[in-house]
Amino acid sequence: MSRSRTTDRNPIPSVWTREQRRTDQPALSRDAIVREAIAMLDADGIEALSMRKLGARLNAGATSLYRHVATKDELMELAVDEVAAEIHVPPADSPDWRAAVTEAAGSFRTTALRHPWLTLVLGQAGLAYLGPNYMSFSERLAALFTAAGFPEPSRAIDAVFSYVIGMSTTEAAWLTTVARSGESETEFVARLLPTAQQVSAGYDHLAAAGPETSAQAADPAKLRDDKFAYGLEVVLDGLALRLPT
Amino acid sequence: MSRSRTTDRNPIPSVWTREQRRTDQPALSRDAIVREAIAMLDADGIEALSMRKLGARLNAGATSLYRHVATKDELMELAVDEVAAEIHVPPADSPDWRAAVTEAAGSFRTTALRHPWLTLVLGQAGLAYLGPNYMSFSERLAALFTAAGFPEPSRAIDAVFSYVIGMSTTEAAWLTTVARSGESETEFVARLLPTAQQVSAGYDHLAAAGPETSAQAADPAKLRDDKFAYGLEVVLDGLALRLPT
DNA sequence: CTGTGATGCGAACACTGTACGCAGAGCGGA
DNA sequence: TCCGCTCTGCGTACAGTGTTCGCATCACAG
Repeated sequence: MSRSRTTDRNPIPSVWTREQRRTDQPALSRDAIVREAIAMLDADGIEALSMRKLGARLNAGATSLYRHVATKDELMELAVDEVAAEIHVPPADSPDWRAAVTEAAGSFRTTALRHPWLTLVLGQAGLAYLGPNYMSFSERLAALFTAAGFPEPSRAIDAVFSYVIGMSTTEAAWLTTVARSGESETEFVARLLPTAQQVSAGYDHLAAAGPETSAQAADPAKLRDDKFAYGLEVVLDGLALRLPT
Repeated sequence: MSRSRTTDRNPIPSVWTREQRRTDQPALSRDAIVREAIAMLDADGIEALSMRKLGARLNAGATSLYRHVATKDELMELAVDEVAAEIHVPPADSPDWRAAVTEAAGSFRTTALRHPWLTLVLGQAGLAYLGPNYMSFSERLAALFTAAGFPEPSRAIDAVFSYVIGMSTTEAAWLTTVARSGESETEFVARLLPTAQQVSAGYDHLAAAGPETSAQAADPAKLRDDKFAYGLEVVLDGLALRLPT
């Protein structure tokens, strides 16, 4: 307190030495926080996101974030809703409802695979996702299925998207473990193949039914695409039977 | 060290005062640890399980557990496999494949709802669940679908169980938030209803398509049962079309 | 009686989410 | 020019986490 200003220990706190508020990252705002959180989640996975690390990336202290976000759970909720905006749902007056639903389902899947933490968070809270983007996603789905002529659109939506969520969750988990290995998916599959064959050797039907032949393992991404498309066709066929002629 | 034994400070460590190893909980074993972990997970949810609390419930220190289990993740893996034994899959020679698959799907669902943390853990790791019970579950599924005559049983299994997993995940998340409220599901729904109607009022098709009418909200558990059954029928219908006649 | 290997555990480390209270900045009014 | 007043950032602290390490204790083999 009585220390003379000029002999103060370095660094001297002063208006001139104090870092100017960065203009490219003008301030700590809720939007900036959510954006950076999504970037970290995408890059390093869900368990790598901590309030301290997030604060550091924004040139801020950890506790500063709590001025704009009540809690970490709320931050995750905001991140989910932000990402929900990426899901594309065709307009309700699309001529071909099957193509339109296929598009919406595929868009959900690619979004979930682009942000592999999405399904995890969705499975954790379930409710309370009443964010505007998620609501408008649901609304556009309802419009699409209603226009398609389903007498109970919400049941049809639940059927299709339970499938989509289940498949996307499984795929996202798989991609996460692949990413953790540091290898490409093809490399990882190749390294895993002998183990998989060995462990399933003791199970007759698994060995016979398994798709783990080396021929198919060459392009695992395409295999996943086909598998998703196949199941979706199954569900849509079943749904088509319930459409009033 | 040089302290005389009779004047040692209380409590005197002695063979006689030392607690006899409890016979009803004879020792710390891997099985006992997994069993107790499952009990805690079922009772208090996934975030309530910590190694220290688990140790305390077993009259043991937290770090003692690491003699029998390499890591907490491995413990969760063991818990998943233990619980996978509860899933019932009818024998492959069942006369009615639809009834058999419906039984297996329903058994998976009830197991997932009895242990609401199951879907969470499954979505987190995806791979690496090569435990004996989970493998035998998959094997019996493969046997069932093969016997039913599906040319690509693994694709059919993926289609059905992606749906089952997706629906179960959503339901488990819902039940978890209900449980956290301390109310019964019916009470919770009743309290939530005005909010749900208000928020969906701004969305035309959601308001029209939503099942949130007070009449149906009387028995939400039955509503969930019906919804699950409906979607499952849809998937099975679609699958039946692919069965060689 | 003497190792010897398995088992339990207290202390410690590097983290986590978050509550609290202080410091300073910007600003409207006297 | 100064006084409050609100808003924002942050250092400190607390209770809790998973896990490592080294020491003490035990049952049992030689």
